[in-house]
Amino acid sequence: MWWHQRNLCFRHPIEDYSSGDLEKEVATIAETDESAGSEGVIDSHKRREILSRRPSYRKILNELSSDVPGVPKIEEEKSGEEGTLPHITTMAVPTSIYQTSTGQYIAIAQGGAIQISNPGSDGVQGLQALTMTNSGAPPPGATIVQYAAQSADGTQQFFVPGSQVVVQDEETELAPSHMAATTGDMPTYQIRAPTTALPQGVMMAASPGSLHSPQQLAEEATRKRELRLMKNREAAKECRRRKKEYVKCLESRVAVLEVQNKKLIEELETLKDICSPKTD
DNA sequence: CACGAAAACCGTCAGCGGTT
DNA sequence: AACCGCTGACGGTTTTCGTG
Repeated sequence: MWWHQRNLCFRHPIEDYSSGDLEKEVATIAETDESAGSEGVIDSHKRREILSRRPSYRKILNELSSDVPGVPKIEEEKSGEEGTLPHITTMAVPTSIYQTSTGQYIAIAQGGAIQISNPGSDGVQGLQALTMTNSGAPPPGATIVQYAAQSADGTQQFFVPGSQVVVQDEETELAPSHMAATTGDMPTYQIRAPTTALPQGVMMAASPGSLHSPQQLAEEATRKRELRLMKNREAAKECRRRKKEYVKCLESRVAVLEVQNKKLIEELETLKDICSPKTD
């Protein structure tokens, strides 16, 4: 049922409301209803073919957005692996570039300088300061990485070279993310050599060396799986976000159509009165 | 306030279509 | 064929809300 409606919506983008072309819109709606009614005629194979072509929410919403002014479009994702990192153009040649779970890019220059850039922001504004300390409390071999989390949830995951992992400190990890955001507490991360079991969401960067032993192969398989799960996790989040946006868009359209329907009914009644005056 | 139901959210898996 | 992204389905967890 859901896909049925979705496909209808996709195949029959309703015209621009701002044009005020009500006749066109009503015709479109009528056409939609008609096609819905004739669906029973389609043989099962064809129907399955149609229903299986599931346009993404981004496509659907962009269709709607192009018709309805004021509805923001979902930007087309640039293929992240295209190699050109946005907003990192004038820095020293980095030795490593990593991407966080929230899409930010972290570049570690040869001098140890670290830059974070947001793909969604413009130019230098996307860069965030990041401080590193190696002295004091941290356990041997650990590097404290602190930065001001920009995202609301404040959770970040890093890729770090040299078979190291980034682990969020327990204090900030356990505290509710919104508290950290509102109190200004900076989440603290440690770069460590991986222990036996990786915490959820923490990935180990693959060293580009060759993998020989069964243990290494198993680790590689595990790493690939973790990477796939992480990507799918993010994809699921994004998919749900689009779906919610899509549903909101539909709801707003329902509200608009109800108002217009009401106006049309009133207009029809007025015309009826004009065309058939009382004979009394 | 305690409790249970409902709603919302999340991670994972499976399957599909598109791309290389 | 392998890989990848998208999304429905499922089950678990968390949050919200109504009731006693």
